[in-house]
Amino acid sequence: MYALVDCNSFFCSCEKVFHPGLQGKPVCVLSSNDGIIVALTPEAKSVGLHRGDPIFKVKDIVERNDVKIFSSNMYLYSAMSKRIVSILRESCDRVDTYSIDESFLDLRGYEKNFNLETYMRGVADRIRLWTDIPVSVGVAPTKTLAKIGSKFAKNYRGYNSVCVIDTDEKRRKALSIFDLDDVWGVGRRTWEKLLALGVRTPLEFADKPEGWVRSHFTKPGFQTWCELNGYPCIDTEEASQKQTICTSHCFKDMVTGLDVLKASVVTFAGSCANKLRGQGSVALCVSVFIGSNPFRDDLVQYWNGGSVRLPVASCDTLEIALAATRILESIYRPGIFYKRSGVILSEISPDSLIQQDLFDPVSNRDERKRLSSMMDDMNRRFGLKTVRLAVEDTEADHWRSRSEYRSPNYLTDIKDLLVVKC
DNA sequence: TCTGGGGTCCTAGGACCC
DNA sequence: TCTGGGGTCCTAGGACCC
Repeated sequence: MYALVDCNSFFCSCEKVFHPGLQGKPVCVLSSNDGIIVALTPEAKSVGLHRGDPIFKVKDIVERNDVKIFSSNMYLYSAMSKRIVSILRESCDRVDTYSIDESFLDLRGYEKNFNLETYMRGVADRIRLWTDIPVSVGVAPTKTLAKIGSKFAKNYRGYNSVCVIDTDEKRRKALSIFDLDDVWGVGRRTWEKLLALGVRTPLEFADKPEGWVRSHFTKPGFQTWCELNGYPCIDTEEASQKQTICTSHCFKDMVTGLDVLKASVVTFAGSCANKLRGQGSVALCVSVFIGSNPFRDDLVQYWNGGSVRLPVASCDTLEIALAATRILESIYRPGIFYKRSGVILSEISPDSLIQQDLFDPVSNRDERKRLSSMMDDMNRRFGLKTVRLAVEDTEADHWRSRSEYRSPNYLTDIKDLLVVKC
């Protein structure tokens, strides 16, 4: 059996931990640049807000219902996520963190000594007590069914946070009333296709014969069908390192000058290099893209990108930033109102497996590597961007993201520790 | 005025090899 | 009349996830 532990409205719940007056109130967390709603509480849903709504379009709903708005603060959320995962690791030997707010627990063997429902309710209670984050748990023979269970646990109070699907009767009942397009692995396209084929519920899909499934779907669809029938086949083993690393943002205001774009691209390159070092990797390929605002059809549209291969795979901020700058210079077109830029690193491999180049133009790689890791240390100790590249500092800051409602970094910055007055 | 930011896996088709 | 039979690698695009 697998358990899926899913944090309820995770980003909103994190904010509510530090703003206790918000219990039972509508709360939304916005995307970067304060663009759209990316997380919202059930109370916010009930006043007519949806995930994906541009916030400027729903301003009147927000004001009328006194909805509390937050800019997203990923440092806060990932710090909270780590605390929850560490509690899970104390409860189970095999924990697979699937996303910032979801983990799978492999419970094989636990049924011998524990009642799984009671056991997982204990885990959920502990997370609530120690972090104040509410979670929903689904327990089932496959991960897809466990996900379905967790949705039931979230939506029906009677489950008391834990829904177990451990008999065929419960499985068929769950599949008969669950929304087809909420099934893990069924996106909009597959949903439309299933409807066109006359399939309306997950149960109808699960009951189709294998030959029918194979003739209409390829591997992903077939796997979902197996999982719905109780045969586990989806592997979510965490990759030890990412295959691509990307940092990109919309700008607060439109940007035209090359020097301002350069500041953004160098900053993003530095962020990518930092993520790269964080997972002990090096990258061979650097890509940069820039684009105008696609929603402004009154302006000239332009989107372009380019890539280069480094002579030797690297995680050096200076080298990656320089490569990114060169690419930017080659794709930049004057007279365009730019709205976003981004840097992507790919062809990533472990730091220990660098293929040397006899004609490497950089002669002091070891020193450069020490320089980068020293920058990381200083920034970790004294705060983000204590040490940075001079190109990142422009007088104009309109390339930065808007973030007007951001909470302090309560969990990661000593200056932002919560003060309680009694 | 204002519309996110990351990722993964799979497949088909092309180009190439013998 | 009949025009082989295996492979590999790469890429773009699609679909999905959070």
